Amino acid sequence: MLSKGEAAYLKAIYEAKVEYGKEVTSVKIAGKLKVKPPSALEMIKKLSKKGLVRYSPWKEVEFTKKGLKVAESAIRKHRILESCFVDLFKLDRRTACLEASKIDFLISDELADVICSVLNHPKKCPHNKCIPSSSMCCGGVS
Amino acid sequence: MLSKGEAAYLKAIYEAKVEYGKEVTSVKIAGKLKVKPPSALEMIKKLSKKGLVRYSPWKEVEFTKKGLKVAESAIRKHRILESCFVDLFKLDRRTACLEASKIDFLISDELADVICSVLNHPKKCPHNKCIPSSSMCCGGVS
DNA sequence: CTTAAATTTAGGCAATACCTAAATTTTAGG
DNA sequence: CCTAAAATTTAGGTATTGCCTAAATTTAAG
Repeated sequence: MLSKGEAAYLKAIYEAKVEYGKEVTSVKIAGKLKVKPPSALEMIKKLSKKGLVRYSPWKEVEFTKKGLKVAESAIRKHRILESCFVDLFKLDRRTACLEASKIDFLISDELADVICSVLNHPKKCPHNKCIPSSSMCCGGVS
Repeated sequence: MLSKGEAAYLKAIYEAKVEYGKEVTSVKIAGKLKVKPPSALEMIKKLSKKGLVRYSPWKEVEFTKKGLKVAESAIRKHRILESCFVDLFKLDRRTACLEASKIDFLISDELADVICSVLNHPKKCPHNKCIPSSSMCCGGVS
């Protein structure tokens, strides 16, 4: 299970790196998450020790295969929740994002999948970003 | 904002005391939450310092007016989420309870209220326990 | 090649929440 | 009533999470 911080960092790395293709360094992540560089570095080391990212001093941060999967799952949960809050509960996007951020790291993959099904397997979140798919929640076109 | 622990203790005290009318002592709460008595006592002191319960050694724990409201809100969030998970997402009651417990202390009163509205202001949770009402979410019969 | 900027290391702090062992208070038996 | 056992509280510790400042190190620019 990821802690709140671990999930936040994985999501930030994913967005910066995978979505925007930027070179990710501990300092950039620090900026994105509004913490000081040593705080970000500490977490990146922790993620590295857990086998989720590769890191060595003065180099870029990279996901491991496992880390990418975990990050995708974290992003997926966040965006599924956002979609749920906007589509089902009629929250505005900003509130939906805030509420989702508070809980996305705690819900199970299974819950994310059932919400996804109820929402008819949306491809995009309310911010029009892609929702990573789940192997357990195909939602393929029939 | 309540921590996970604070919310858990308030809910446990509420269920024991308000619902079942039992005398609540730190040791009984410890049993209910499966922690050792000193752990429960420490939290009860913390809640007392926050003005949510009244407590003195060898006496019963009692809610303050404010504490009762906060406990009701905590219970309400848990049961609304359970109802949501069962009614909307078709989880079984046990899973719904587990998932709800992971996040109920984090969601806002406002989110609980909008979910409550979507569910048509249920009076009971899936375990048939009463869902405390919210002053902001009347749901009165029209 | 030297100095300024960026990054990392070292060491600390605060909050959360649990525990064991020892002291204290209550309660029950004689 | 008084002692011994049981219940409860106090004292002091541990682990985790996640942030920070200040100092050292490495890189990069003039």
